Amino acid sequence: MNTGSPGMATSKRDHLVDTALALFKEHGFHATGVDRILEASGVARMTLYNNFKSKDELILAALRRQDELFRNELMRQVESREETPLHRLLAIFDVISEGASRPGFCGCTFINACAEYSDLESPAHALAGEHKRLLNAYISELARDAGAEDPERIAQDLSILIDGAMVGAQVTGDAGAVARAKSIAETLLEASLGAPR
Amino acid sequence: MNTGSPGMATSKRDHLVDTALALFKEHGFHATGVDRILEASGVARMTLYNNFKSKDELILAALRRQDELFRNELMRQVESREETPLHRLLAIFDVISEGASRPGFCGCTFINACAEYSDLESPAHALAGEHKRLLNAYISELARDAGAEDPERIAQDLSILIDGAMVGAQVTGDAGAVARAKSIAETLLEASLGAPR
DNA sequence: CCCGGAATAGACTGATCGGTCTAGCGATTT
DNA sequence: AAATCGCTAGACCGATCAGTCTATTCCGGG
Repeated sequence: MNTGSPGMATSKRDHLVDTALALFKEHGFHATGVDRILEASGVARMTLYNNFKSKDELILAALRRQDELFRNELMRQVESREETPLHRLLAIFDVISEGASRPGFCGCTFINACAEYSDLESPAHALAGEHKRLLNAYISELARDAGAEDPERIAQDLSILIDGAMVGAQVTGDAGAVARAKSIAETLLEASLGAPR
Repeated sequence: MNTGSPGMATSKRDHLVDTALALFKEHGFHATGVDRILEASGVARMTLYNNFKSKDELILAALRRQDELFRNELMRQVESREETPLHRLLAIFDVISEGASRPGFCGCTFINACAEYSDLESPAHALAGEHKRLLNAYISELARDAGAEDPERIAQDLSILIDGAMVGAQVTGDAGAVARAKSIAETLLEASLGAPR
């Protein structure tokens, strides 16, 4: 029986999602076979198919987990580091830079998902769009709190910088692009809000 | 016998690369089977394996073709549209915007390749790095001709914007991000070189 | 203590994967 | 006319794919 707290999924299910997410990140979605996930998780085949209708459903669950993990951790870090909305906008790049510097960084999981599922209607691609939209909303909120005239425009601009930074770090294996992106963001915010401090 | 002009590869080989490239762009590398390429190209199985040692080699050939096509077309368009280096830097975004607006646009093929081949040592990933490096060199050259103090920094900044723009267009299916990226580029170039025109 | 649900190992399916091999066709060259 | 070449169709290989089924074991609650 499920002994977890109310609303908490079975431990086996969580473990499956975590393992699958790690493998999907490193090797991609098509290249990661069900057998590999089972071997890495040490879970029986039927346990997977009792918890998920198909591999595709497991992929979606893994993407939802990644969205939750990434956004939660980003907001937590950003808010613990800086107090003012303006500095928090810039702190986003510091958090991402540290993530991109960690060994095993494989770029943005959602960008990678769109690479493998190009169809805009594909559930995986749609989920990636939703993730970017939610991240954009967070940035927009910070920009609004910072007194920006057009927080939506700021959010879109910073989103472009973030995506470009993650791709730059992924392709070169060096997080230097994230630092450059932050510098550009400083220029943009300065132009919109006046010099920070 | 090969009746083409000197240095020209067999027509069948070219056709194979073109077909494979189109399929890789749309469906990805792992998801595109050899059978699909053969069916789409109407070429016999052994013709593929007489021209390429393996599917991996065909993938590399397709990526090399894409690098050649993309950079050649970009430079051709940019140079036919604008005369001054500064305006040419900005024209890059117009050309990319048009590409991203075309139906069937699936993002940057090299970013997508890095998504499927995360290992930095992987030939496909390395080729993507080389492509970005060559594009960066072109931008740097334009920036130098435009009289930039630090053309390398400009090139890296514009590269981040380009990558971010392509990802934005890919995820949302809307080329609006490319226009925003151009606007950011204008701001950056203005700050480095003074107002254009 | 015993029952029921969850998890297990592992055989099994049909399809597809990348890649090899063979036999023959058609045109070109000598 | 014979030999050579690129190309063809299609059988075939072992491996792997996602997914199903069965039979067994484990464990917590009544």
